[in-house]
Amino acid sequence: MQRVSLTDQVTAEIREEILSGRLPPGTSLREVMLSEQYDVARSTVREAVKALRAEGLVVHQHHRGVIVTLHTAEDVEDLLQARLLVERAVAAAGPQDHRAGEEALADMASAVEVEDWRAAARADQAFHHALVTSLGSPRITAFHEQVQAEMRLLLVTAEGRQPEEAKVDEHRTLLELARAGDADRYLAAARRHLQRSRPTLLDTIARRDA
Amino acid sequence: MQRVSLTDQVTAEIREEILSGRLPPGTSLREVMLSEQYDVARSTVREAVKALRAEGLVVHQHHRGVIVTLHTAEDVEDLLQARLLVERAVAAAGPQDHRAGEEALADMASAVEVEDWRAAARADQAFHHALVTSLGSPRITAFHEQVQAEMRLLLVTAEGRQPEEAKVDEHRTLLELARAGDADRYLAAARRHLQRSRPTLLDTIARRDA
DNA sequence: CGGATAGGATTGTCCGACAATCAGACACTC
DNA sequence: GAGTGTCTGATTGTCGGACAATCCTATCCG
Repeated sequence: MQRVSLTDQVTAEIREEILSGRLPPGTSLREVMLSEQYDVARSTVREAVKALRAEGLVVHQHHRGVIVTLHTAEDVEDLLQARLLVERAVAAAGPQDHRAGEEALADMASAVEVEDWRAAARADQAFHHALVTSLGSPRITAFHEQVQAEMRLLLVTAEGRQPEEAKVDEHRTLLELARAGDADRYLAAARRHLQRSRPTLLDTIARRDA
Repeated sequence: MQRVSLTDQVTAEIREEILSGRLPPGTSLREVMLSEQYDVARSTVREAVKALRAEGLVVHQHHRGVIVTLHTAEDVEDLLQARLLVERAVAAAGPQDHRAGEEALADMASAVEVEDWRAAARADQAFHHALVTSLGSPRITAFHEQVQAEMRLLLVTAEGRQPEEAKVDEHRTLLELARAGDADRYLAAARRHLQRSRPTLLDTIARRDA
């Protein structure tokens, strides 16, 4: 009862490898290597990798293969702008039912409690994902997921030190403003939220280049 | 000095076939047929088609192949919402240099003059593309392009009758408001602009389903 | 030391093969 | 006649191998 194609499975596995940090940015993905590792044909790997290319997780150069994307400072600015774009829509959406957001927030709080930063980061993304999903637009959701994935890839190198505690409060504020449908203040808070994450993102790049 | 891969060329050709209407929505793209038509191997076609899947121009079903996407009324709503999302960003961007937008507007006017509706539609898209590009965000631009492509696919079936004349004025208004950096009024005008295109989009779907 | 060059590694594309799966035709039952 | 099961042909999914094009690296030569 295998409902998904092998290619899609391999795509998911490689994506997971990348986003978990086992294949850090800059790693070159050689086709034969992957095909042996997952025990599939090279053509299957090629198709799988092509999907990741569309997601921005790997970059491709003719006759040189693909490497896990090495994001630049410009990419960070672009990603932040894209995130802001989506937040603007969330702000404009008016009051909504944000139960999923609440749950994510609770998860985040308890993860911080036990200092599980990885789980906290996951809850962080789940939180924003929930707010965006409540817009009910598949395409916007997909776009946001893609941006989130790229950011996750960026942060995966800088594991460990995370002042995630402060973020819990920020998120609670966001949630309350969203629930109240206070567009202006929500947007302002979201903007601050993004601004605050910028140094961390830029820092990981600087650190990596050294 | 062939700088682009065969696969990418084929991708572009098929995309063009779809967006020009020669492969209308619902057409099933069989791999052998395409590989003979373009005189390439089946594997090359597969990779090419996979890229179009990521763009939303074709949908894929396991063991049933791909067909040119048949958009639904929900898709229309989603696309409009996505467009609005981008327009919000354009509105918030403040005054910009919109030379490319002006050119597109001029092209559009002269196309309407000689009643070349196809060229007018192209200029229409070029106009919006110019405004979005001025944001300087590659990811937002790419997102917008994708949405535009899907809309173009939607409209390609309903060729001919186009009250594009009225749109020239609308676009001129948009351009002036954008140049002035009048966020609120720009957004309102853009919203009206999108609302006005909705019936046409929905109509093509209704007409096609009959 | 710098530049040409040769070798090996990797990708891009092609081909042919076969199992898995699907759509439609057909026969069968009630 | 409606519904159901089965068969068959067509198409996709995956495989493995093949070869040219291209890139990278290290060696050699001036």
